[in-house]
Amino acid sequence: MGVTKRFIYTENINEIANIAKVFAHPARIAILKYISEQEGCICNDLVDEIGLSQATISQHLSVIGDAGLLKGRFEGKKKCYCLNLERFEEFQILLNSFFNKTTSNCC
Amino acid sequence: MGVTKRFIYTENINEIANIAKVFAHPARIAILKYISEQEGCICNDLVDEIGLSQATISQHLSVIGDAGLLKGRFEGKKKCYCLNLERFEEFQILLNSFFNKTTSNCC
DNA sequence: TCGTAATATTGCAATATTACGATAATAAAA
DNA sequence: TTTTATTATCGTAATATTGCAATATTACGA
Repeated sequence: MGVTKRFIYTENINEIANIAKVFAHPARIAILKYISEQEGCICNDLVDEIGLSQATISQHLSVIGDAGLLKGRFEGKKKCYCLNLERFEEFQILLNSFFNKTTSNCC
Repeated sequence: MGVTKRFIYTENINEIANIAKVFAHPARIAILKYISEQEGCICNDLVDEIGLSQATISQHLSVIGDAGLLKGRFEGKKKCYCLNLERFEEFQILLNSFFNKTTSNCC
């Protein structure tokens, strides 16, 4: 019990859910927002900016990254991140394709 | 430990996270998709359609409803649901306003 | 090489989510 | 009223998530 039954859904549905999970935590939205405002950033800034421990921020960054929403590269010791806008748009298009069909209401 | 520190984020950020949480489970996306295709539906249909127990479907419906994404009313014994498109668009606009600023990339 | 700065990983405690059987509540039909 | 159909709620087991301290890893500079 208690396990999400992914196998009963289509691939598209599972993918939307996976990306949405990234946005389902305020820390990750705050991180994305900050990065989007900087065009490039440094992870340690995020610790100061957001107010969670370095371990927690790093963990959130990897969740965001695993979903494909970040591009990042090392510049020496530091890691520079930016949004993967293509992936972000993909998500928006997927969402739209699901729910922008209905225009009329029943209630 | 283990509790999301909502108080360190802005209201907007917490709201996006709350709505995104609805989409963060494939069952809820499947439910929304099905409802959007029917323009109105009946909860028991969802049990057959999706393949989860009635209790679980009902629980998911209340999560979606609490986030304001559903309109529903009783028609006799049955409950008729439809999407609250206004709320859905609100979510999309919120998302866009956060991330559609950055056009250039750093990586 | 050694020390330091930056990031990642591990392990764990606290909490949240998911799923379902059992049961309650409600409204129509018999 | 009793039965039946439909939805909601409760209790609980299994699993997932969140957050952090401690530790590991990586890359640079002295």
